[in-house]
Amino acid sequence: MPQPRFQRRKEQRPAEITQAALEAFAEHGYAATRVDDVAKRAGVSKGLLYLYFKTKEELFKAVIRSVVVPRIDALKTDIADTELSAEEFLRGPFLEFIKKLPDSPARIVVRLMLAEGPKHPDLTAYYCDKVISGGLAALRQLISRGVRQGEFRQSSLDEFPQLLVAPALLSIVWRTLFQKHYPLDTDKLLETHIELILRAIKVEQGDARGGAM
Amino acid sequence: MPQPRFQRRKEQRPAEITQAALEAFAEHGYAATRVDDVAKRAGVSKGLLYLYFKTKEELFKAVIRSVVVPRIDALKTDIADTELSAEEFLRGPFLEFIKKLPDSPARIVVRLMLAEGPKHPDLTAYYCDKVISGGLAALRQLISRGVRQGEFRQSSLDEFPQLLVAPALLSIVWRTLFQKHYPLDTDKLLETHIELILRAIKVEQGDARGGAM
DNA sequence: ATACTTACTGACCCAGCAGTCATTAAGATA
DNA sequence: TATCTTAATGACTGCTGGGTCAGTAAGTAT
Repeated sequence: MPQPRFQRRKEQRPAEITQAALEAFAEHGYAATRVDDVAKRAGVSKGLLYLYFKTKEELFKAVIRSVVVPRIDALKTDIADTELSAEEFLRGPFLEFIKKLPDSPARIVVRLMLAEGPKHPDLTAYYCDKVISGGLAALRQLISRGVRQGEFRQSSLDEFPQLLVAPALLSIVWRTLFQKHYPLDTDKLLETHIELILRAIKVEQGDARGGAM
Repeated sequence: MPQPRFQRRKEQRPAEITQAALEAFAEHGYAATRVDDVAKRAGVSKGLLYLYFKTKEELFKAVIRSVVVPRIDALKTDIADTELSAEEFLRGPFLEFIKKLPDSPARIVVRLMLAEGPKHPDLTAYYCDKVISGGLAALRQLISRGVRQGEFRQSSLDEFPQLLVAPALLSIVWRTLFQKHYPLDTDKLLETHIELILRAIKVEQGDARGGAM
């Protein structure tokens, strides 16, 4: 019997299971996903899954956390560490960041959060704390830096940094629902958005308005 | 026995039931709502509900349709009939329209569509047809009119009229998830958005850039 | 009044699925 | 190689909730 029926891999199991769950949730949503199916995808029995996660709900929360934390941390350190001017950062790393969102697990998280969030107040609070306030603070900081250094004029945008990411949210929703029926070049949409925002908030030179980039 | 146990009201029942379903779905989402609960809210037995709607899924579709159609029709005729300039329209009726969205049944529909849409391709197609292409065409028309009449410069916005409504979508999502933890003045956010967009696309006068409005 | 149609009821059925637990075997220890 | 710990299994259970249908009574026609 050289083929063991299973291996014991205490360490890797949780990550494997949340990964499998993410895929399953992506396909069917939370409610319609059977715990059994998640277990199968992870190559594991249902019993084992319940050894690592008390309930389906706990599993759900773990999935959200596993996706959310690394992503937002990346953006935050990016903004803090950059040498670029605010405008360059928006056109460069920030644009790249939001371009990636519609194809990343973020898409799934948005769908899951919107569908299930209201039933899990503690999870929503956690999400608010990790993603929303952290992310917004970082963006606000970026904008104020732009203002301070004379790139941007004073505008209400630093009150509503959400406006910078709204089109990314739209792209995510579009991809989830309409892409097949009604294709949309989300990359170009996001480029256009950054273009418009910059045009709206940049301090005007006395000279030409010409087509910088 | 002057109290009849029920009345026969063939005509009104469907509307009463979809209304009740909308409320129930708003509270618990689709999957977690029991048909029995919808029936109770409508003051009706579960059996009767199944007389008017073949399955829970049919009921769901009927709910979406009942909300979506009137709303989008309103916007379309507004845009077609208006005497206002494009800028005035954006600042006036359009802003009003998107301000109303986050508190309207649209919020519920967005949540439901995102959660359940992928499981109901025909419904998504219907939604695309009624809401998306209709709405976008109307907006595109508004923008081109602005360009044609020399109010707006040529920009990529008429390729991506979605950008006009993205912040409304964000407001809807915010209201659904974060409003309690992290309040947001969505009206002001939307005003700021229109302000920024106009600043970005308006043709510049030779004279001052001053604070029109 | 009487007979008739059908909107409406509510007890029932049963599939599907979250969660359990007695048992098994991987692999560490000595 | 024998012993022990615990990661892992999978058959089982109980319940929730979608969907049914035999029966009831509201309204209508005569």
